[in-house]
Amino acid sequence: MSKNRIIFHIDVNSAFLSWTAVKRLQEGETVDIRTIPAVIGGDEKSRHGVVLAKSIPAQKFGVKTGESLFEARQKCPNLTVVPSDHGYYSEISKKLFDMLNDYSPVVEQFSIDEGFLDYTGLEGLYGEPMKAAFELKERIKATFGFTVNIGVAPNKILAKMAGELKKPDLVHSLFHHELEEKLWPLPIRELFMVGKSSERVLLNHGIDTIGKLAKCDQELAVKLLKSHGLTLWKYANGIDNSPVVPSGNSSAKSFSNSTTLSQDATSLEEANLVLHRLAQTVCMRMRSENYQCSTVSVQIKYADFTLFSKQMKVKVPTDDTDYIYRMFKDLYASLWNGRPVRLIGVGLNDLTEKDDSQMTIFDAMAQEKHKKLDAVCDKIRLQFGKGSIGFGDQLKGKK
DNA sequence: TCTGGGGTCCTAGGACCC
DNA sequence: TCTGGGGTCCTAGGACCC
Repeated sequence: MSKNRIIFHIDVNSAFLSWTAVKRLQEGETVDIRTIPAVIGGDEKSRHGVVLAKSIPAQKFGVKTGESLFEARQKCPNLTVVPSDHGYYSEISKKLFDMLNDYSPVVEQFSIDEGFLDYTGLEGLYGEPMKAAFELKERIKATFGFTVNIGVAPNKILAKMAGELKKPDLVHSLFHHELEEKLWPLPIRELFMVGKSSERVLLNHGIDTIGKLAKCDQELAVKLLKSHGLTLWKYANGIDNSPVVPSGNSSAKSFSNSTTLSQDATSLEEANLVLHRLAQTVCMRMRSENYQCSTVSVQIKYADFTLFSKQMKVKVPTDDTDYIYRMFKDLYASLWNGRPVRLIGVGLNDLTEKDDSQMTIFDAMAQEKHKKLDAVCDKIRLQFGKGSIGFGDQLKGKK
C-alpha cells in the first residue's frame, strides 16, 4: 500500500430527502422540501412511522433520523412528511456510483448514499486533491441536482470524519496536522463508531471529547471497551490503514428480511404466512447473488419491543426456499412465547458461493426437486414483480 | 397513529473433545 | 476423588453503522 494516500469520502447531504426533492421538482412541484422543515417518513398507519431523513430546517428543530414521526412533530409542529421512494433511491444511487467509478477505478460503496474513492495517483489526471474534490462536488450538483459533502484525507476514517464536519455542499480536508484543530475538540459521540453505550462508558471516565480519547493511554481505552476501545483509540488518533475495497471485490456475509406487522401477530398461522413471504424474498435475493447459507435465523420483536432470536446450523449449505421456510417455521415455533408479536425477521448466514460445497447424493436429490421450482418462481418475480407469484397459503385474503 | 429495515462485527457461555 | 485447561463450535444477544 502506498505510504501517502489520498482518500475521498463522498456523502450525499440528507440523501433520501434530497433525492425526493429533486424528483418532485422535476415533476413540477414548486416547493423544494430541502428549504422547509420536512422529513422523509414511513407510513404511520402500518406502524412504520419513523424519520428516514430530515431537511436542514427540520434539523434546526432538533428532529433526528430514526425517531418516531410522533416525536418529530412534537419538536416541529409544521413538519412536512413525505413518503419514501426506495426504487428511485436505488436508481439515482447507481447513477452516482457510475459517475464515481468513471472518475476512479478504486471506489468503495459504503451505503446507498456514501462511498470512498482512492485518489492516490490521480493528481496527474485531475490535479491537486482539494481542487479536484471541489470540482467533483460541483459536477455531481450540476449533473444530478443534489449536493454532497466530500472529505479529503490520508485514510478512510479521517475522510469520513472530514465529510461529517460542516454540511451541506462542502469539501473539507482532515490531515494529521489538522487533527488538533478540527477533530479533537468534537464531542466524543461524533467519532465514528461511538454510539450510545460507548459514549456512556467514556463519559463516565471523563473522556468527553475525541481529543481526550486520543490522548488517553491506549491501555485505558482497551480496559474500558475491549477491542472496540482499541479501534476507537486509533480512530481518535487518525490511524487507519484499511484499503478502499472496490465494490464487487467483497462478498456478502448475510441476507436478512424483516417486517413490522401492521397488527401484532397472535397465532402461529399468522406468523407462518409472514415467514413464508420473508423466506421467498430473502432466498431469492441470496440466489440472485449465487450464495448458499449454512445458518438460518428467526427474530421476534414483541409488542413491548423486546427482541429475541434463534438460529440453527444446517448440515448442508442450501438455497432452497421450501426447506428454509420449514426451518424458519420450526425456529419460530420454538422461540415464540405466545405473546403478541410486532416484528418478524429472518436471516441467512454463513454464506458460501454456490456449488463449492460437497453434498451427499441424497441431499442433492432432495434439493434438486425444489431447484427447478425456485428458478421458475424467481424468473416470474423478476419479470412481473414480487407479488406476482406466491404459495397457496398466501392467497387467503388477497383480492 | 410513538418507536423501520438491512447490514457487520464482537462477546460470553455452554457443549464437547483431547 | 478436590473439580486442569486449552481449543473449537454453536448460540444468543448486543453495539454500531447508514
